[in-house]
Amino acid sequence: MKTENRLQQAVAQALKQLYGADVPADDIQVTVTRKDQKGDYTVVVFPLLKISHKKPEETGADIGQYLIDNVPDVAQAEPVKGFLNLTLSNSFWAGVVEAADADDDFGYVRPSDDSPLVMIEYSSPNTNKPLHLGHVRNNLLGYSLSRILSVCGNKVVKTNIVNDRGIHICKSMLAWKRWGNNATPESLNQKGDHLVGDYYVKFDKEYKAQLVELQQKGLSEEEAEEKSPLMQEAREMLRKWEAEDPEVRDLWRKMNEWVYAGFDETYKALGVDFDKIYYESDTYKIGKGLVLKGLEEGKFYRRDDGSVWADLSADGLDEKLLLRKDGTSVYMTQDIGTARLRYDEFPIDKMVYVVGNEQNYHFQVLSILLDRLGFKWGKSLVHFSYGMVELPNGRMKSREGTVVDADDLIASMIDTAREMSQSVGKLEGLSQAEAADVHRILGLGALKYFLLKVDPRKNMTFNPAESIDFNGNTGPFVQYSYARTQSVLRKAAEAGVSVPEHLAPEALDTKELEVIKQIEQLPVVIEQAGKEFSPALIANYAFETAKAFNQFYHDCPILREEDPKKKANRLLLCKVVAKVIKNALWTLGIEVPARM
RNA sequence: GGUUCCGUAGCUCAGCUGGAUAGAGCAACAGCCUUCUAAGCUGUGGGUCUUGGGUUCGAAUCCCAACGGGAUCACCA
Repeated sequence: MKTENRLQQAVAQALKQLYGADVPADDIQVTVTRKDQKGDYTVVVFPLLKISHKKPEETGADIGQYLIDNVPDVAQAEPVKGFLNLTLSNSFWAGVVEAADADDDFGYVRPSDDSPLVMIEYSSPNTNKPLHLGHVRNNLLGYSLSRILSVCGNKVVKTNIVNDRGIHICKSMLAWKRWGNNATPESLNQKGDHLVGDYYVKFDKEYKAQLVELQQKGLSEEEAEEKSPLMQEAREMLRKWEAEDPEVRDLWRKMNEWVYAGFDETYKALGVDFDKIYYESDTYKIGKGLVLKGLEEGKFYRRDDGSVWADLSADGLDEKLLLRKDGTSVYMTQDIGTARLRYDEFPIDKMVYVVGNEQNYHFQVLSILLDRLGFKWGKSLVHFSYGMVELPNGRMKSREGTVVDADDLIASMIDTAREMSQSVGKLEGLSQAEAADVHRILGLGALKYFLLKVDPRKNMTFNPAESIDFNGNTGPFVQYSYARTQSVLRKAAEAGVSVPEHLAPEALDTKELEVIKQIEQLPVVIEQAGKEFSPALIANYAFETAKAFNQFYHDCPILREEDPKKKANRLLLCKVVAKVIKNALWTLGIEVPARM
């Protein structure tokens, strides 16, 4: 049990013994003591004055004495104003370290057979353009969340719904047919997603030019959009696609394959993966049946023009279109269909959608609709909503050409890591392949940490210059701390010094205790991160731990320590800190280098 | 206009289930490498927590209002 909870219970007992009051243990406020105060844990006694009918200090002293007498781990208790600062015994702290050392899964709660099943949808790209910075944030958040939930006692299924149909794909296809000259990824030596994306841009450019031309001839903007031959041709292509025209379908399949090959490379580079991929072309028709069934059951209604709507005014929302007057599906209908398909395949207890905050309204509606249609998890679905990624010079927009391409970004992060690493020159002696792997780990660590450390809800500024600064609150700083632990352990092994299994409590002093207190928090932080869906919480914890270790490293010699007990203690601490950093970063999808 | 998210140091952000003197990093300045990785460590300066009310022993945190910013309110996805 967590230390905090144990102390809560002990205080509850104290209140019963001392004042005859029954207070639920959960209501007792116990927190980690502030850094500037003496003590490890603090009981807030202000709320207890009503029970004790005594002054704050006296109440604190009463409870403190009780805890010292009855809880072996409590060594000291010092009331300060309305706070009771508790100091725990060294042997207690030694136990914390030994328990962490003995457990490779320290901090984790692995799922069991009866754990709830969480499905988490993320990435969800369109097949008409390569992944960009916004997708990177999505992918990293989604993947990290899946890992966090999986070590908080959940079975997790990662899923991706690929938007592989619609007018936008037709635009790329049309442009390729017109101006492509049978180019292939091989012939151009280009990633397939970039190739297809280029033709999408090409279409847009030609289309815009056409609009200008038509408007000069006196058409209004809307008329021009309607009359544009290019757009008409694209729409015709979509109609053919829907009618399963073999030629259009063949081209569609071919170009999508190029895109998927490209995406796979990007996903691999980012280190993310999926358990199950759905394609909208497979699911978009399923929702229609569900909506029609709902219509029969009176859950939805049909308008005079034949379109089908849901009335959500009872839930404080508007009316929402579900089927167009020509009977075709809209986005919402497809999401309902996808939900059906998934639910048939997996016994989902909870569904998490990692999608940008521009779709908050959509998911509010989806939740209500799924609930109406009888999905168990509909009401409690989680839209893990995240804000936009901006650039220092303003919002990123693909049509303004300031979009940051995911592949370029990854490559430049790794390049920068290499340059910085080479200028420091610590990797001499490693083979080229080994060094390259370290550069990859560092470059991606920098990127991932930078994007994960901030509250997902907030719009954030991606500052390329700052992200590649390896100082401060960054991934490489945390990784550096890990590399230092490995260096110490390596040197110890070379010198034939073994890491002990037990700590000597009597040889612990404040410096060691600070590090141990940090170690103790890992399970607490991970549990909290699982509850709040917050990778940022773990990132910031990892940074705090790294900082604590660096300070310790600086102040206290480990291998050069003369006192054998202290030396042994510190060596074991070093080993456990390494595990803590590694386990924390793992939940963020960040790797650790043995040296850097 | 309706709904919703955000507003904390010059910059980027923690802290938000109410608790002690509001914290980091960057940037600036001053120190520390014959010693386990200086990609580090130490110190200094920097704040009416957007504003105004309310709730109470206590508010950056909860409630209300205003101001400022983002998103959304499509027979797009």
